[in-house]
Amino acid sequence: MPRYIAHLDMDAFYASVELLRYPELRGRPVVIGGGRRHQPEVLADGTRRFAVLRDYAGRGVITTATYEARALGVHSGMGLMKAAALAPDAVLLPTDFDAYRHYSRLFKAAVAEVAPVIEDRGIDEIYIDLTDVPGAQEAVGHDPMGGVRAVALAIKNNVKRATGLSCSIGVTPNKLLSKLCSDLDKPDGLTLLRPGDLATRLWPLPARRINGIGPKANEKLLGLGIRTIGELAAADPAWLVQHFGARYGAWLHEAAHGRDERPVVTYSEPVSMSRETTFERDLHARHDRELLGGIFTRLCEQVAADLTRKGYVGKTIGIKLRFDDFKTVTRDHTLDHPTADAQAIRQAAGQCLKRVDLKRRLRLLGVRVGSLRKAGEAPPLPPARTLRPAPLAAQEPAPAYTLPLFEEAPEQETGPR
DNA sequence: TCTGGGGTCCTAGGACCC
DNA sequence: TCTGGGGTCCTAGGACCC
Repeated sequence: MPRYIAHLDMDAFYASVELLRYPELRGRPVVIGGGRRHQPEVLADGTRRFAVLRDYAGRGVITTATYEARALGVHSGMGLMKAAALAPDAVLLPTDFDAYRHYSRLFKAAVAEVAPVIEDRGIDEIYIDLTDVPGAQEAVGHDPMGGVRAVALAIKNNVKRATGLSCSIGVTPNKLLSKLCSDLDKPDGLTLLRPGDLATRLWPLPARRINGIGPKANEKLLGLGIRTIGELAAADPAWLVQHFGARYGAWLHEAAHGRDERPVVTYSEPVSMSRETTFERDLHARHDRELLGGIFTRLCEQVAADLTRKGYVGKTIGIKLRFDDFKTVTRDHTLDHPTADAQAIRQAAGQCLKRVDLKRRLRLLGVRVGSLRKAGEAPPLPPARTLRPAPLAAQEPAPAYTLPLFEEAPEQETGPR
């Protein structure tokens, strides 16, 4: 029995949710992103006044743009200041994750009514295994995929009915191809692909369209004279391995030939939780010590709250810093026992911070807790050996520029003398 | 007008154990 | 004392994705 895997992608999801509540914006270029300060203003006559890109100043990026805005050359990930140069009259709305999460739950529930085997891929997309959905394996007339097409249409209709939103679906034998296909006919698309259609439909596309080939790999491929999926498919696998390493090289070859056996995974445990923030202006460890200390503490409290709310503890505490030159460093430290306690996290993260050279100004600070396990669950069985001392931390030269950082207060010996 | 925030996975070296 | 192979854990960085 052939596998039928669907990839469903909501069309311009955040922007489309916003259009549900601001229908007067339909047809206009709209961009979602940035901070808080551009809420629409309700005027005396009940109409709304929206912020436009030209008035924006700050470090935000676009998270989603309507198709009208995309036509002007803006796209997600683009800095808002740059977008403003291209589309100064586009409407700018702040992100409202609570609203998007609400509609995310609605559309996923609507899909589940038709096909329950769903893999979550974030707020606006999912994979669905249609293989065992009743009717999916039946031909309709001369169309061997008529049954699965009907199932996919039922899913699209159910999503539309439940949310008022459109989505695009690709249906193929695997996740890799379905992800590619859901993008071919956006918005409101439905693309089915049989294995035999690979060469004609997909090989002409840029290799960059494959999920897993990012900017770096693509640049390297271009440098090697490979632009399309077809050209990648024709490349000698041994040659790919030479240039990209055993694992990635072999995967590139498989991907270009449309081969992918990954199952649809309906549940997975989280690996880490983190909070980070980019400052409105770059901050200096010394000059902005108090401000940074406050932000640092707040990030620790937020991660701790996230862990607690979701019922996890973790024992690897890490920090992330991004400097004004955009260089990013991380430090982490593994505790003996997992925790979700803000003070314990703050303490360990503070130790990590002391191992970083803080000459340069910072633009971002983040706190992460990894090696998660469910709170209240027994730790994994310790090896049957005996106690062993904690491994020595790899020795690191102390930073040239050491600190009285942004500790709340330097640890003082407070005891009696 | 430079470049958000939340994730996952991979690689690679060193420590340590058997 | 030397050599060494396999495995796990820890840490840092980076690619990639939504």
